[in-house]
Amino acid sequence: MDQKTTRDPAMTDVARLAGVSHQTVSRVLNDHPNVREQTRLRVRAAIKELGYRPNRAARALVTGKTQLIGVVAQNSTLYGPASLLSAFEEAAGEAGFAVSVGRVKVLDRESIAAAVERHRDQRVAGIVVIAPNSSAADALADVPAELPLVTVDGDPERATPLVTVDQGVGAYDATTHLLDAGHQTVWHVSGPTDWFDAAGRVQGWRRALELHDREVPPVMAADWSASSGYRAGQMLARMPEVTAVFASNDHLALGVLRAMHERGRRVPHDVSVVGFDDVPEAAYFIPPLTTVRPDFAAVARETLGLLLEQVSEGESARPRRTIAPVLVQRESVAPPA
Amino acid sequence: MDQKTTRDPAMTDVARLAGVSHQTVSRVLNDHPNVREQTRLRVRAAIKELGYRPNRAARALVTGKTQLIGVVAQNSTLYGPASLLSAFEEAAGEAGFAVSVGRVKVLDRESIAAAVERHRDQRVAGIVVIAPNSSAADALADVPAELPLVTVDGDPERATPLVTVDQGVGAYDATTHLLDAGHQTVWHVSGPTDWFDAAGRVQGWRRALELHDREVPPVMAADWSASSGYRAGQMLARMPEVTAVFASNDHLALGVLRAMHERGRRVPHDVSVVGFDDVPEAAYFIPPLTTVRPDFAAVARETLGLLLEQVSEGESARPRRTIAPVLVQRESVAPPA
DNA sequence: ACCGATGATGTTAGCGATAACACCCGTCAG
DNA sequence: CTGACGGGTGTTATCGCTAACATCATCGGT
Repeated sequence: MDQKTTRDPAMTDVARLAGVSHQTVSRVLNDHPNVREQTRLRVRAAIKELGYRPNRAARALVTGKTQLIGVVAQNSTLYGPASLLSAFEEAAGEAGFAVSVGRVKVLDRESIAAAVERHRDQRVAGIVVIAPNSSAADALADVPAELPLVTVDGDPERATPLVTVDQGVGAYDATTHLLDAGHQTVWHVSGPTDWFDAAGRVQGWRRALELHDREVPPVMAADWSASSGYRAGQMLARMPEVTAVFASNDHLALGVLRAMHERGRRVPHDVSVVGFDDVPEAAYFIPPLTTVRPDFAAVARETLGLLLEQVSEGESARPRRTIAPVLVQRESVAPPA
Repeated sequence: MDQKTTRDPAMTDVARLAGVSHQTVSRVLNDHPNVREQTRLRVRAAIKELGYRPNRAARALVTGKTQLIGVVAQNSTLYGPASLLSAFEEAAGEAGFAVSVGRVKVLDRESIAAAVERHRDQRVAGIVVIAPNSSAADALADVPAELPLVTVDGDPERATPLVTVDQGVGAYDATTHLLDAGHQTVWHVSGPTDWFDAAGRVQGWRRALELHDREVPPVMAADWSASSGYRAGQMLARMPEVTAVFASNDHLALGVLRAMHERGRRVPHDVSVVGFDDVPEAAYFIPPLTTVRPDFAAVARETLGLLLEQVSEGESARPRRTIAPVLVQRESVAPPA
């Protein structure tokens, strides 16, 4: 009578319709071998007819496991983290896992610990933490060892399973590309120094210069914003000896481009610039930006793989994966004047 | 003995330690009134001592409700949707809800229906669909009426509860701002025509021109990319009568800026440009971009509010909320030469 | 001093699945 | 012919919680 009150069909309803016990329905659902083919078909038909959908809460209650993965990420729209998250959600979805995202305003120990706790409340099967700076990495010490955990963009020195873009290689390639174009040396506008990504890029840049026996100019420290890139660019633009700049991300590069433009220094004629990230609009900067493209989808896949290994096997043998980025050449690099 | 096997404490463990029944523990947890203060404190102490955390699966099983909200969003890093999502996750987290994100590669009916089904499998309390174009909006017809649903950036003509930025007002303000600067008329580079956001902005732009009795130039249709903005810009740059352009988002505007630059048309001296979104780097375009800033956090809050109203009260009285954006003036607008 | 109302607590019965075990029935080796 | 074996199925217990009802003391009103 009352349509609203009729509850969703449960396993016993399917069993009754198919003329079997609910346990047999459960067996069909979980692909147990010992079910006669004919029975299996009958149960499948009943499931379909009733529009039955298994109750995950009930399953989770008895098995003690969920199909949920928790992700802790900063509440920012920085291109890198956002791309990573999006790619991870897609990968996890395809593998049949739901992803619960816990956003954190600042990457301090307390906030991250709280987000991790919320995920544990939900009894997630595992956790992914996008922990790009040291305070975030420190917070991971609080995570209990029995909870499967993978860190992305985290501390390379730490023992936790980690997936990350190979910042060093990307920065090395970018710098070498500028040297190959004929520049004496390359200046660097760095991201925040407590970010591992930024630190890795600084190292790759320095290694490239040292390997080619070039002078290593002082690092221009900035945050990730176009605004700070602009400020760094204003200083660089005033120094005539600066002919090549490697910026730690594309938005910093954008700020540098604007500073150069305002100062009348043409890019790439007077100064060459390389960025990092390959944001979609980088090809439409003035001029189109040569940059380094990380493969976020690959990072996401590896992250999921590493996590699922831990979920099923306990411990993983190779707890570290690095994804090499690719240099994308556009029009912001030229030989020095 | 075996530490690994010791299971998490359950309600009965807390009850035993506190010397009460498990039901009393449940009452304390759910803030039922009829519990003596002293008992309450004793239970709280026991909870803390054991590190007890309620099992959500068990609760969901008996109540038939979860504290999970499903979000369906496209797998893109477009600034608007990404900001919205991030803001929503934060708002929901603060309200004690977990957010499960289902990413969809393309916004067609089938993909969205599948994503909604996955969320229903999880027995989410409600669903938010970021449905910015008509195919996405069509897919919502498949969502069963009893499932609380809020659409964001969806079809204004449809009856589903909807929260959206007031595109019309934003576009109207942008256009009027250009007219007020002295321009005869304003050209428009539009986003994809099947997106409601884009359509709303076209309408606002047209309304402003008509209200001021100006000629309405043909719409330059594009997608959201800097690349397509560049192509549209190349055409506009060739027409000397074009002195003011309103682009449907900041990346389109970026493409327009580059096209103008290449053609030797100075912004804002020869041509004024206004964008939409206020992406963080817009202040560092060449020149800094005047644009329209939507309040994504407000959209997120309203969305959550509308959804929770439906969850608790069944139906909502005011199923439509619109958030007015704000014009941000920078340096890309000037009187015509 | 008795009664019903009220507050504080305990007891019992599920929610919907899986796990463990029991059972029935053929088949096949001895 | 019999008993061990194993495939196919059913029965029962259980996960951790909340809902509903039961119980018992306390208390104010007549």
